[in-house]
Amino acid sequence: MKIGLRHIRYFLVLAEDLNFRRASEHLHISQPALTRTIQHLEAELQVTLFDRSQNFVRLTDAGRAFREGGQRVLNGMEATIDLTRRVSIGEAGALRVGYTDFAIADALPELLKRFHQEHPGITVRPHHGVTATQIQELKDDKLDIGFVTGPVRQPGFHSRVVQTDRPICIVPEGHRLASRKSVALGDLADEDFVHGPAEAWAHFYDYLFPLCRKAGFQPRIVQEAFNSVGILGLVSCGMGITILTESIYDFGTGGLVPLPIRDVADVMVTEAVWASENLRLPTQHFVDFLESQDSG
Amino acid sequence: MKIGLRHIRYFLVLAEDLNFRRASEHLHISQPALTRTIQHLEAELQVTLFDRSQNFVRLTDAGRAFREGGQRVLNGMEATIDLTRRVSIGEAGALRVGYTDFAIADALPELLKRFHQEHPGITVRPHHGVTATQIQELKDDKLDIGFVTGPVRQPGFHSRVVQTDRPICIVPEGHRLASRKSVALGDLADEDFVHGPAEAWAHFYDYLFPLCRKAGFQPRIVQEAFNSVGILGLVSCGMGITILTESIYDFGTGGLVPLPIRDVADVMVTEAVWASENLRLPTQHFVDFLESQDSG
DNA sequence: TTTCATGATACCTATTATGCATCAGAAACT
DNA sequence: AGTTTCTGATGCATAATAGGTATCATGAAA
Repeated sequence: MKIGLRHIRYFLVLAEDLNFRRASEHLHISQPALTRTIQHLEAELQVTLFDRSQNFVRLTDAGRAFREGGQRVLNGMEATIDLTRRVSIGEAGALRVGYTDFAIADALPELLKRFHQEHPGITVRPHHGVTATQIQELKDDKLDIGFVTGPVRQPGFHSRVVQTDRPICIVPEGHRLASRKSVALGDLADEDFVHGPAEAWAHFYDYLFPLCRKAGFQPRIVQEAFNSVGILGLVSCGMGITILTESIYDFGTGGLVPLPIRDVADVMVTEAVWASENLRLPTQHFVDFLESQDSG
Repeated sequence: MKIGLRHIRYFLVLAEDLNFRRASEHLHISQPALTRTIQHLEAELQVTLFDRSQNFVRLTDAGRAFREGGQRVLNGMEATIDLTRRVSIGEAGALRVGYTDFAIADALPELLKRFHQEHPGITVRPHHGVTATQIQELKDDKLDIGFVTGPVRQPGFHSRVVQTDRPICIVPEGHRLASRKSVALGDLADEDFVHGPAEAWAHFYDYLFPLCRKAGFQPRIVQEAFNSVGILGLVSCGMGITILTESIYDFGTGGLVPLPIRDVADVMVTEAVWASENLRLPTQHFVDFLESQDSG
């Protein structure tokens, strides 16, 4: 015979009542059934859990230890059943979200915050990754939703624009262009450029460099930084100028001058991407949530 | 039907093998029995735990949640059974130990340390209390072992001397007696005395004052401190002198002069006390341990 | 003493779990 | 194409387990 949850349930009620008859009534079984269940439990444990006499029933030290542990086991069982049910209807679970430097700088934080308010049981697990990596991870089912630099046209995937970024030119205070209201791309032909992190920002430069070429020049890169803070730092100490997006510039401040680029109409879009079939429930909820963000 | 540990065990093996036939072999049951147990489990949960097809079996998200929780429940059950068995044979459990200021100052710490080495599964729960309180708590089964100021001759209790203390006179540096090698009790008749915490040290003064009376004087108390550190502090700033035990004096140092009292033969004993019947197993182990400390 | 309450036991029934034989569908091999 | 060989599911009979009723033994209270 094996110990089951039934034994624990009966034991705990008896440990509470310390009276076989009353406990058996609370359990809606007969008193002999309870007596035997406890006997079987004690036999299986090879431990006496109750001191019995005709006058009183009381827990032994071992019985007290079993009561604590048994209560924990029962609570754990209940919690597990509840969680499992909630996961099965999508009220709980994990959502694996990929993001780029650009997504995390603007749309994503607010989006995830609102999603969490609507679905507090769903844990968001963020994974940093460039666009190409995220697309691959979506295909490998390592990711549920990607936030990537678009536009994305992958067969088997849906996408939705969540953020548009305009390029902006950043120069240090005192720079020859610092007093301008705006610049044209061609004005920057002879400048030294500080470059963003090469791999992570590949998509951004895929967007930017063709624009420069159209304006008749190839940016002269003199420094490469590891992240956006690094770029702005290098610019502010006069190593050069840079072009990045408004949302990323919002993070930095001191000693820098932002200049709109008036002759660039193209925007860089960040899109949410997800598989078009067999969505996990948390993913479906996130997609529904994204769709609902139009009206809201 | 109710979910039992059997369902969890079967589920976990299947979740490992992801193959009904192999899992059923590992469980030493037939494949149909496993199939139906999982069906019952899913029916009871109202949750699909496995995606089945003829080609593959794999966990759903809910199944993964149930696997984690179920594993925890099973581990908890195993740990509980083990702990209960260990408690029942006295390998684990709690020992409620009472102690006085005098016991904690000398014999007790080393004793408990050695006991813990021999019985690492037994948690010692210390309770501070004066002798009278401890005796009452022993009678009320609120304490397993008391360390009290003796001698104790309580019917229904056994005791054993664990520590003997000689009284010692403490005077501040520069005191008229400070240059002596030792004093007689009678030399202190005209001194001002700093008194220990009245209630906690009642037994000590029950031992000390009769000795003074025999020496022909009644100590003149000018200050009462809350604990031994307070006593020594008051003495060192010249409020008076005091008499306490060597072990307690060992705690303090600066600015004080200890003087043996040469004409006092009586010692103050600290004893371990325990009920003589119906000992809990941890208590029995401690008593056996105490007895073994002779030879060691 | 009698009465009442306790927990334990005997015996039978109901429920549940299991094994065996078999089915149905898909893949792999001939 | 046909056959074999996996897969998991199902029907039915059996075994194991849990439960109910009646009753006993013992100690406390009336």
